[in-house]
Amino acid sequence: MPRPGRNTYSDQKPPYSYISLTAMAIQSCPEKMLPLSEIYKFIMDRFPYYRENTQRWQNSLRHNLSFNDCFIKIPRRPDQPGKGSFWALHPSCGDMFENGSFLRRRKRFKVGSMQAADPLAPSSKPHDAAHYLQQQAKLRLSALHAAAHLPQMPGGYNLSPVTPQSSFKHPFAIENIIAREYKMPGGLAAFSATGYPLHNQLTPAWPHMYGSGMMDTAAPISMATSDYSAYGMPLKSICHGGQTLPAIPVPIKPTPTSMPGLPGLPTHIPAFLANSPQSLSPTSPQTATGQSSPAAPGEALSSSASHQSVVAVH
DNA sequence: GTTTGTTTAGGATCAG
DNA sequence: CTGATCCTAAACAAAC
Repeated sequence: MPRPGRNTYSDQKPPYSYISLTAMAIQSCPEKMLPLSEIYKFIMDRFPYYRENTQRWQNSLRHNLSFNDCFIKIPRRPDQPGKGSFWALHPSCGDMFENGSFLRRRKRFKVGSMQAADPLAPSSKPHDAAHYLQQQAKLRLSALHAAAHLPQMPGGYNLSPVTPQSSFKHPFAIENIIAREYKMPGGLAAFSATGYPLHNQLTPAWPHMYGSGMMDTAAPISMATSDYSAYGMPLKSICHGGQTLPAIPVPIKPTPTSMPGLPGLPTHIPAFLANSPQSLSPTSPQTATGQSSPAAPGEALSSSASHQSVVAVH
């Protein structure tokens, strides 16, 4: 089994599970939702290993998408023709990350289980979650536009009191993982809006990107390209060459109290958005988490909702 | 016909 | 050892 610790995964299987990879892809996208094909692209772009045997892993990945509750399907809008739906992470699966690390799953995610105390409705209803995400996406879009026009809000036009509180930036955290590849040459890709949602949680959540000042790797928003997919997303920037992606993954962790009524503006997001580009490939011989399991690397998303096992609750 | 999505099934590995 | 988690394969149905 491939273990982290090599220079790259060019020829080895990445230590991430499909769930992790999928989560990375989804979170790398500002809209926080991607169609299947984009998820494939993301993975193939980043991990050469997956440029082969596509039939095999893609089948597994699809299986994971539909089998795990942490992934929710968001229907395409009528005006957004295309195949398949968008896939997003369940709003409640965020806290299943272990410090945001994609190398290790903290706990499985099952709708309806855990977070019993979480008012978060979606947890009990996939539809709600999907709806919520759509709303969020829309808001993101709006926020993005606003940000685009208001490049630098002094104090931060933050809609939410988000602060880079994330003291801990796990090297395997999605932010890092993705950030590493997406060092935008010239800026944050902006994304259009062709219809689909954009930042909402993000904008406010990424003060360092949109206005708080610390955008080192990320530059000001700029319409990167004109390659928008049919979904209204900049394919190029998002899933290609990974050169123009803004991609700052944000653990979709709506905090237990932020969604009840689809407030649209999650209050805080564990902004452990690191800028440190580094870890797509775990370089240390040891799995960052100190884990040694040769093949247990990747799971960070706690999602894999249980397998066939009858998961508790439900 | 191809892609997407759902299900079922079996094997392997890891943690408790 | 057992249960949880992951991976892979495969059959099917539905949508494009």
